[in-house]
Amino acid sequence: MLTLARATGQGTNLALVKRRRISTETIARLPLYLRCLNEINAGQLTCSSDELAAGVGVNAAQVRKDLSYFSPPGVRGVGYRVDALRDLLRTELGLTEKHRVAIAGVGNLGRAILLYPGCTDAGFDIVVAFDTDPLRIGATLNGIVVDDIANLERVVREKAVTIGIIATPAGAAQAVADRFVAAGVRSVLNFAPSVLKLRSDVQVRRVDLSTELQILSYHQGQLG
Amino acid sequence: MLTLARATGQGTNLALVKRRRISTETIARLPLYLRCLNEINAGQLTCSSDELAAGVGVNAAQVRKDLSYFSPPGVRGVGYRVDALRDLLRTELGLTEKHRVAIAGVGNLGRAILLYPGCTDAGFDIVVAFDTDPLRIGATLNGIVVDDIANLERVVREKAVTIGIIATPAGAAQAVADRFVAAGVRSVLNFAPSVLKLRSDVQVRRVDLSTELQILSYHQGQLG
DNA sequence: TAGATTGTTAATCGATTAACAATC
DNA sequence: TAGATTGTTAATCGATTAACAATC
Repeated sequence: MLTLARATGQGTNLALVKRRRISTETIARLPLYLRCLNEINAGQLTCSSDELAAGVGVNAAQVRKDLSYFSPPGVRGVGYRVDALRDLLRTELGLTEKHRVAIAGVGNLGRAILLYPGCTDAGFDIVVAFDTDPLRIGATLNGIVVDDIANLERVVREKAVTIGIIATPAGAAQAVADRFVAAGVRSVLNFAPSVLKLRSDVQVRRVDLSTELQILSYHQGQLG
Repeated sequence: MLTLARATGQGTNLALVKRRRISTETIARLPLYLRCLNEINAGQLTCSSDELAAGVGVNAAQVRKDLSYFSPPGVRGVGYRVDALRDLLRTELGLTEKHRVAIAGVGNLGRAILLYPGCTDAGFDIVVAFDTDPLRIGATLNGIVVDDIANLERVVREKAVTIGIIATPAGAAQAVADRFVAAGVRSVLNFAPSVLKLRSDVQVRRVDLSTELQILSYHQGQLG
């Protein structure tokens, strides 16, 4: 699955024809294209790369290039069929599958994530929440009973969790991440202000409020 | 301030010697280097680019290149002086100034941000919160009285807000952003799931939970 | 057919990394 | 001096964009 397969030119090797590594930049734009498509009026059957580009804030050539990796339902002179492209992106993004999500840490941020509609919306099921605080363990949040983090490995395995969200203090983040990975999780979303070191086959995304503020702070200093 | 100045070779034009545009990628790593430095034991006086690279998960050459834009306190054969480099990064990031922050939307996410210690920690003062909901207006959160968003322009001006955080539903985000900008805000942190279109002199950072989950979903599909 | 717009190649641009002289 | 490590140049790599043939 990780190898780069190319057309053999013999025409028989169809299953192998399409396997190239697509950049994270491209992948990160797909949800934005999808969102843009979802905002299009039901009566509009096609949309152009120009329209998608405007909606997402990128170049139209970028849109066509990004979509070209996925044999998109584009018609020259016409545009992309909205429905078909939406379905394609959903499929490619794996949104036709349910994802079972665990969240570690139910402080203010963890609770906000747990209650965030965007999660449950698109096929992401938060199936368990963990904390260390005896005052929080056993509480019910959004239908989830907060479990003792001591049970992490067992529960993550039992519930077949595929995505782990880390909303612990920075000091605990690495250890919790390691435990997620040991329990089989291969996708981690890290809200703690720390850079996680994990195996290269584990996908980590970082969402870091204080870093974002500091970047804005830099640009404040560059104004006028 | 936006022009590219170069050394004249005459030696007199010192004020203009150092002005180049530094990439957002580089700027975005500075807070990580700073955090890494803050975690270093007080007894350790210097640190190498290797050590910073390991802490931040990048190449050591990258670290040296990034820091080289700021005349860092590095000594060949020795490393960077920890204290001096920390001070330098704080200064360059503008963290020696106070930033006055407004937040629009005090739903679950807005409240979590308001209560997030990382904000207040590093010189970011949340000075006002806005909402449309009469049930929320007037409530006190973390010492801030929630104001009616109808007053946004006036209050943002009065309190000299420099950074606006958007934690509204997606449908309101663009309008609120436009109002922030009209009131003089030039840095916006957008937590709503939408791509804002703003003047090019306004710096926008997007933090988008559902997009992040979808990116992880894609990579789940690529696993073995 | 003329006009529109994709798909794709090639050019450009910019970021990362390797390499190494400078120098502590 | 020998060893270490920065600062910086040049090489590499990869992403974005322009251009245009294909084609509806």
